[in-house]
Amino acid sequence: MTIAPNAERLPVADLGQAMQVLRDRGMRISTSRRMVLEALFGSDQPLPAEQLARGLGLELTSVYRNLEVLERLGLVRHVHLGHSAGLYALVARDEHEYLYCEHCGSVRALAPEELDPVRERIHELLGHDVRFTHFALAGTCAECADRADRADRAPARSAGHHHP
Amino acid sequence: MTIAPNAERLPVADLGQAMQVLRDRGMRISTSRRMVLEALFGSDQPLPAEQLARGLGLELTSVYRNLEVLERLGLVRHVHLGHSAGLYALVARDEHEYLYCEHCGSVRALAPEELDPVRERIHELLGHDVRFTHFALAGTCAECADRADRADRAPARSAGHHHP
DNA sequence: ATACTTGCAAATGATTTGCCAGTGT
DNA sequence: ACACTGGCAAATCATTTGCAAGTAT
Repeated sequence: MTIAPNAERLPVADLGQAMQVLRDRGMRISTSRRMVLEALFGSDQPLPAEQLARGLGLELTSVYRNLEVLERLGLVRHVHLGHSAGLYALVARDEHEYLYCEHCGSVRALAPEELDPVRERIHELLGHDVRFTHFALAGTCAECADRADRADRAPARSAGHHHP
Repeated sequence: MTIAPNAERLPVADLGQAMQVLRDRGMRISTSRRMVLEALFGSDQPLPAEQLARGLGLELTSVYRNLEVLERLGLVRHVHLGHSAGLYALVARDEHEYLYCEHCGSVRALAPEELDPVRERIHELLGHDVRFTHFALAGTCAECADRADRADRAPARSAGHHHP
């Protein structure tokens, strides 16, 4: 229940440092665990557990268990785009927040500062500290909004649906 | 794949109007469907399907199927607070967006306008139209932020974790 | 030697699907 | 009558758990 004791903002820039964190916390460095870590250090985007398991030839269960440990130590995190499976990444490699378009499925990664003004606005309006790191911001991207707009003002083809 | 054809912003203030929408769309008004609708009109907060089923003595499957129909017609919507089950409500009765505290689980309902400035900010910064209606905004409420703050500056009890 | 880890099977929770009998319109 | 619905069992998807056997330290 205690919230991630330490390791929160340590750099952990490479595999060696990650393994050191593991040792310090008394966790072992098994082959599968190292493989998961290497795969994450080798990817520039968050990956689903299933893809890690398939790609590394590991049992899915084991991947989940390792990700859980790494997440508990603050080395790994995961995001959800809509309802789909969690996507896992190294905290050190992916501090992005995501914009997800519910219409076309497009995903846009944002540097954390990009949403700072938004977070501040919410904090001053409501007193809450929000995080967009666990669930992506969902909505409609500019392109889809345009498309909908165009379709809307086009001559109604089927049963009419007009703005009043 | 087409997005909710019409009924999007009709009032639908009572059971009668909801039933009319169903008729207009060629859907039947079975006993279970009416019961689900009545239960939703009778509640001032979003409910999980399971609670509807239990409360009405209906098969869970049937409740889900009815909610799906009602949602497709734009009469009902659902929200998720974190990972938990969807909470269903009449669009006409609940246009709130939610703030969810991941630490204490508290939920705060917001009138849609309360987040309008936030939505505008995001739109001008990033061009996206975001909705906070499907996934609640997650983060830390003012109380929990305070508590964490206090604990943080209190004399470290166990293994020390200090700000650098 | 002693935990921590794995593999594999089985359980979980939320939601969906198949299928056939039942019923609104 | 006919298409839409309900009941019930079984499937799905992502993730977790139990337990015996394996292995890092």
